Amino acid sequence: MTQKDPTLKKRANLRDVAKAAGVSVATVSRVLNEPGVVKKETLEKVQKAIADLRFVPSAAARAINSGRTRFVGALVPTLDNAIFARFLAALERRLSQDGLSLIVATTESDLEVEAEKAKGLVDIGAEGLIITGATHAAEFHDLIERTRIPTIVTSYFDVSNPFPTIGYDNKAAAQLALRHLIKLGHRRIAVVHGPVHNNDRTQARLSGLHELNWDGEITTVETEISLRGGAEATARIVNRSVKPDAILCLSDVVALGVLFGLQSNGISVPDEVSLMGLDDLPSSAVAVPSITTVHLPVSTMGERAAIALARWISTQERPEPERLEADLVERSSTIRKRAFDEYG
Amino acid sequence: MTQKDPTLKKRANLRDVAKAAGVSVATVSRVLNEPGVVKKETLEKVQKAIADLRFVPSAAARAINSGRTRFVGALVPTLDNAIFARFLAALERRLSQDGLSLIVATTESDLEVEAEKAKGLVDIGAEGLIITGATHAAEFHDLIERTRIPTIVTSYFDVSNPFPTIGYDNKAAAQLALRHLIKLGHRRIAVVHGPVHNNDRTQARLSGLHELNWDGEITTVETEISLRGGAEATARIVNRSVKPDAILCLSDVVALGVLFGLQSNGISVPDEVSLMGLDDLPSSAVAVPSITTVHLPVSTMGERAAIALARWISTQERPEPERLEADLVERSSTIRKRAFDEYG
DNA sequence: GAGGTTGATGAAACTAGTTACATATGTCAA
DNA sequence: TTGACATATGTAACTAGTTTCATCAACCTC
Repeated sequence: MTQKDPTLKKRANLRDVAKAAGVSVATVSRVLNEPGVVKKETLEKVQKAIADLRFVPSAAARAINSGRTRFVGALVPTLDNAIFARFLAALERRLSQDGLSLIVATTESDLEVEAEKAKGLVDIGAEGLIITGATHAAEFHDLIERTRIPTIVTSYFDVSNPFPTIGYDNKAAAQLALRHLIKLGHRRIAVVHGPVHNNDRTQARLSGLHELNWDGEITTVETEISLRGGAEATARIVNRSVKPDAILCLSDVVALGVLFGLQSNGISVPDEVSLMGLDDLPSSAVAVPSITTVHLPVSTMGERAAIALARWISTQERPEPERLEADLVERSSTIRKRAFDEYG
Repeated sequence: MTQKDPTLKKRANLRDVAKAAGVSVATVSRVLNEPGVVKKETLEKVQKAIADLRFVPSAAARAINSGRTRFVGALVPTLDNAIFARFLAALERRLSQDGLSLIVATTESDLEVEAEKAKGLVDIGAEGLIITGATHAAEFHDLIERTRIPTIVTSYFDVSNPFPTIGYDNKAAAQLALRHLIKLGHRRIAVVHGPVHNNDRTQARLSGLHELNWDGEITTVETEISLRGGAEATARIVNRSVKPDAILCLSDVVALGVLFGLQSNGISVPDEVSLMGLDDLPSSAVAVPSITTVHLPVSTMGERAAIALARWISTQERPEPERLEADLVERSSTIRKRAFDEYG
């Protein structure tokens, strides 16, 4: 006898409620989904049974019928950089307007990890994916190809990408920054950037700089994308025999780290060296001096990606890529390089 | 060219695969779950059918049988404060070790929003919840009571809470900070804190300060928890006729904002005023001067919360509360207040 | 009073998997 | 040669909902 232990009351289901209320399962289902069509007395009877049995409909059983799980996944390199946190915040905010929840998974910029986590998300029923950048593992492409799950690339704009991309042109953004420094008369520029390996955004930004074919001197320093990384990179730059006129950081976190690094070396920004970032984090506006940067519209990107993905899921129509403009934000960390005869 | 995918023939299911491979559904299920017991030829036949039909098992159908959806939800006030981003990163990392995904939802510190989003998470099948702080809406408590979903409170330690709490003692953390400033001889302290409304962590920190019954002078300034909020609070403090010896910020982001605010007012830290934070974000270690703070073990908290929740879900045994210690990190933004006769 | 319409409800089929149990075949020992 | 057992597979019941279709009573119309 599989006798039911009354203390081990396992979760009540729709049949239990129907029995308790003395109605059919169809009626209980109606009470849940279209209470308007149920007679008042019946409605109350059923609602009482639902309350008594503490009945909570099973999400899985609903999903099996509707074919909808109502959540999507986002794969970002890290949460530690505020740029992704801001993007995700906007993404989540907009998705919830369409009744979609967001599962966040971090990849640590590792393509294997990304493929693995994507598999996990699909396995648990994600209806769509938001990914970062254009480079992905073969297994990842396989997975998407097999499942045909709506997938949108962000932080990258490229019409020829197999996935719809919603993002900015990383090359152009970096060029915008460099052109500004050039316009200010700087000739020797140190570029501080994050790891190039597996990061096509950084790669695109760097190649954008080189494609300008500028005749000034560019030296590059690779470091971790973090405040500490910026501070460390500064040490390397400061120890050189030839000092740069300007330092261009391809991420704002790094720029702030460099600012701190320069300050602890007693080097004044912008008097002794101009400093520029790229991202436009809130910290850049508030820092002293405030940091000139290129604004990347990550909140807009989150919103647009959410809208596009939600629509893709509901209409089955693949969205068009969207290019978002990055623009220059001039602040106090950059000044015109004084010509030789302007000095004392 | 937003046109309908021509391959819209609805997804193949297990029955389709069984038919295509000429076997029963049970055999297909075995191929998926225990391929070892299936004869090699059959296995290959079925795998070919799976590949041909691009069959992907339905997560919902699996969930309905196993009763498991393999994801949990976390409700945090915001992603914009790195303290939560760091916590979530650790939480997600550890959960994925137990095969659990994490849905992140932000509440903007609004209890109604929290209750609503919690409902959404339960509706889509979350197996557990991680929440922030001890104060929640009545509907939220109702929901948890009805569903009996494993729920853990973080960022707060309190043995008498209806939910198991895994966190630090906010009162003690704030007291640790204040005691340090007192020990350094400061007598007039400005305390900058985030919104008190609906934020029991801030409330606890403030009441911790008052409960010390110190005979020095404490003035408080409420502001938004952000860099900008810190900068704004600074303006208010600087405009006072009586200047404080030290400024204690109950969040590190705010402390950095205050540092910037002081710098732009030409006030030197720590020479003219000592500055202290609470959280210990990476920025506090790298800032110039580096900011003295109280370290809150948020990564450990994420890990412990993940472990406890995963265990609760699998064993049905409610975990014990865990108190994590906060400790003082002395850096360069605080110095001993010089006695009157030390001057000049 | 027959026929039509509306409203409320129920029986059973349906979603897409897993799994308990039954069955068929093959191997080996008695 | 037969029973015992393992191996491989199939049948059908099961998970927990939604939905279609049928039923029946009440009311209205002609």
